[in-house]
Amino acid sequence: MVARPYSESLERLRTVGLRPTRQRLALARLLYSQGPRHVTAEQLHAEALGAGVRVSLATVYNSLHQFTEAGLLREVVVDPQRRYFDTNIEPHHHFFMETDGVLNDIPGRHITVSGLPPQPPGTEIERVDVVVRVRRSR
Amino acid sequence: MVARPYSESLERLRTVGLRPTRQRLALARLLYSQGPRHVTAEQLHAEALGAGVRVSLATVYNSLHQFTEAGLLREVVVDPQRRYFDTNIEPHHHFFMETDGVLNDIPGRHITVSGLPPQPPGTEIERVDVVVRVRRSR
DNA sequence: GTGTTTGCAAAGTGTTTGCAATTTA
DNA sequence: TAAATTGCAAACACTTTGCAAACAC
Repeated sequence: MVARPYSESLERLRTVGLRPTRQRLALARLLYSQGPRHVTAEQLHAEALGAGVRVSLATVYNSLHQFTEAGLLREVVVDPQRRYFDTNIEPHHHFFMETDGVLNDIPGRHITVSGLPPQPPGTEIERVDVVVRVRRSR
Repeated sequence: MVARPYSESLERLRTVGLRPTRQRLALARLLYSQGPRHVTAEQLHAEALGAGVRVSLATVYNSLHQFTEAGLLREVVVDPQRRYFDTNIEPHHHFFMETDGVLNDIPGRHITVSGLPPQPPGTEIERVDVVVRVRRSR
């Protein structure tokens, strides 16, 4: 059974009510047809150009935000300079390799965070992010 | 027994081998004479000016980095746009109020993260950051 | 056709840098 | 007085925006 990335992307966009434009389709295909990924706007833009997809950086930014708002992506905050987007929207956590900026998923059910004190009064917990920062040894 | 913020700051800078200049002393005093704090460069700069300390934003940035490198501060990554610095250098975690950008400490010993898989091969764990993102309810 | 989306270039935000003038030891 | 530090303004990296042209329904 072979994946059908094109129609899957189409489906995905339709489901969340985003018009399946040429650019959004191409970006969705790049994002979702090769397993879980973490990308920055620049990376995805370069990748799109490399794949012969004509799309502007501004549109990549717009699309990443629209996808995120629609629940197709999740933003991961690990670097104060760059915005990372994650195609894995299940609850999970990350290894972050500071040296080369690469993210690795840690499946959500592997990790338990216990002993959390009550959140500040008048607030509700939106989510708990665990980031394990690692460096190349030696 | 009253704190002596001036000489304490002097001590602190001397200990880590940073010349106690007027600007660094003033910034250290602002940072350390009122309990644990989380600041951005802009915030600290505004605060310094408000307190009548003449210091440039560039020097605030430089000092924050020098303090961090010297182990007097720790950077907290919670926002892809801003760099936060934390005067609490003990192992601990954070509540982050996304709406107003305010950080709250969670003492380190309260929290346990269990079930971490082995880190990626060839890397060593530098630290584990837990960020609990909260929003004002209602 | 009508409203949405795109792409460009310009503007914006937060941070860093180069270098002459100043300050510290 | 020699070396470190400061402050300014310019440069920077990344992201967002305004708006006319192109596109989807």
